[in-house]
Amino acid sequence: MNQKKGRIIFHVDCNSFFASCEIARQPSLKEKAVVVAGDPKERKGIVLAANYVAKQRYGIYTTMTLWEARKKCPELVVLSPDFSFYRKMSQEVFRFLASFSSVLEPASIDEGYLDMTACDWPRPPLEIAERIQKGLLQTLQIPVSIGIAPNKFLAKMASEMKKPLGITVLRKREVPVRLWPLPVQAMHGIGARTAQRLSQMGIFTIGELAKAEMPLLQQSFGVNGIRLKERANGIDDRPVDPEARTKGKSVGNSTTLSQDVTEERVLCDVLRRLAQSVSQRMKQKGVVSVTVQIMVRYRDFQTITRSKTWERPFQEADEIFQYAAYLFKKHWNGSAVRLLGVTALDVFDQKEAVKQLDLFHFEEDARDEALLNTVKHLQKKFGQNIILRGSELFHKPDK
DNA sequence: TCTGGGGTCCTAGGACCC
DNA sequence: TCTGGGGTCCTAGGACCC
Repeated sequence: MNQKKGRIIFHVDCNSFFASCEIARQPSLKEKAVVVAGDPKERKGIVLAANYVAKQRYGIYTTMTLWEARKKCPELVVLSPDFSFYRKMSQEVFRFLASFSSVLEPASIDEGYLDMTACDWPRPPLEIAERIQKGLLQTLQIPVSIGIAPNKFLAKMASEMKKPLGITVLRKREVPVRLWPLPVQAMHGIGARTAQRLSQMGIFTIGELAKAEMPLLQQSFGVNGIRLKERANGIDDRPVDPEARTKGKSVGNSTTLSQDVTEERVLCDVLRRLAQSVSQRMKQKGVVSVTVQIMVRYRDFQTITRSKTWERPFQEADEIFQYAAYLFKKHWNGSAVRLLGVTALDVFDQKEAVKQLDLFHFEEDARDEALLNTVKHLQKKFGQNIILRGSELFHKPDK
């Protein structure tokens, strides 16, 4: 019997990551209630991350308005977000994880998957997980929860089960007991919208989803329906792909303005700033792109995105700004703007771009050559009245 | 005192080509 | 003189996640 060997997948999830980063560089905050939040004067006053003192003692949670959070805890420590610092800390976390398995897939700034199947560590997985957890806490002061399971989905569900500083093993045979009683919203991949649509179909728990009729699910949710049912049954064949993130798909920045703005000049200045920041991050990553996308959110929260693909790869702030401003002027309806965003979509490696650029030039040359041949051919046929001006053909009539 | 900022993935329609 | 079918690229938007 040639049975496929089960995999051992870890999902490592940093607890309250932004808040933990701040406490790592300012340990005196550890026992206090701490949140990272935007400036309410600039209409960004919502909680981005709360440490466990804030969460457990005061019932503060992510996305709560700062105003509400302060009502629950007047002595709350409020810090402004420092995204570049969090990105640096994230790199440190992944560098540490990489020493345990080369099959490592960062899934976001603060979580990642490790495939431990091929690792010949002399210790059982649970002990390795403990070493990872202790190591990250000691060297970086970052608390993590770890899920251990035979696939990514179950590992993710497992890491959610005990926070902070939890380690949870979830075996496939435990799915009926440990997952099926949970409401569908608890499932990774099901949000408010899908949960509502499922409830209209009479499906409220993961167990009900696991046993739901396939044609019904497929009809309502397409391929996603099939996937959801598989996941509910603990099935997930996705590999841990170390490349998945390095070929990062887009680089963008957006900002909510302090107040709604109608002046084109001011909005263009914002676009310029965003373009600069996107360009800087693209250079850090060593990537280029051919597609710019802008996002405009109006006062009433209606949000549009507009994008355009250009011929040549770009990376410079000036080019990005030009493209963004072009899109903005073309599509802005003139009413008050709340948020602006600029994103380089489908980024790819700079080295690839050189190749593409060569190809571009080659094609341009080839085009010219073909054109010249055509001209010669036509001249042979119609005489010298056929002329080439720029890249266009003209027929000069006889006088 | 409404609703941040960073993303990914999927769908669907239209253009365009063969 | 009435129009198929498949493939790919581009664009816009929705759902979801942290």
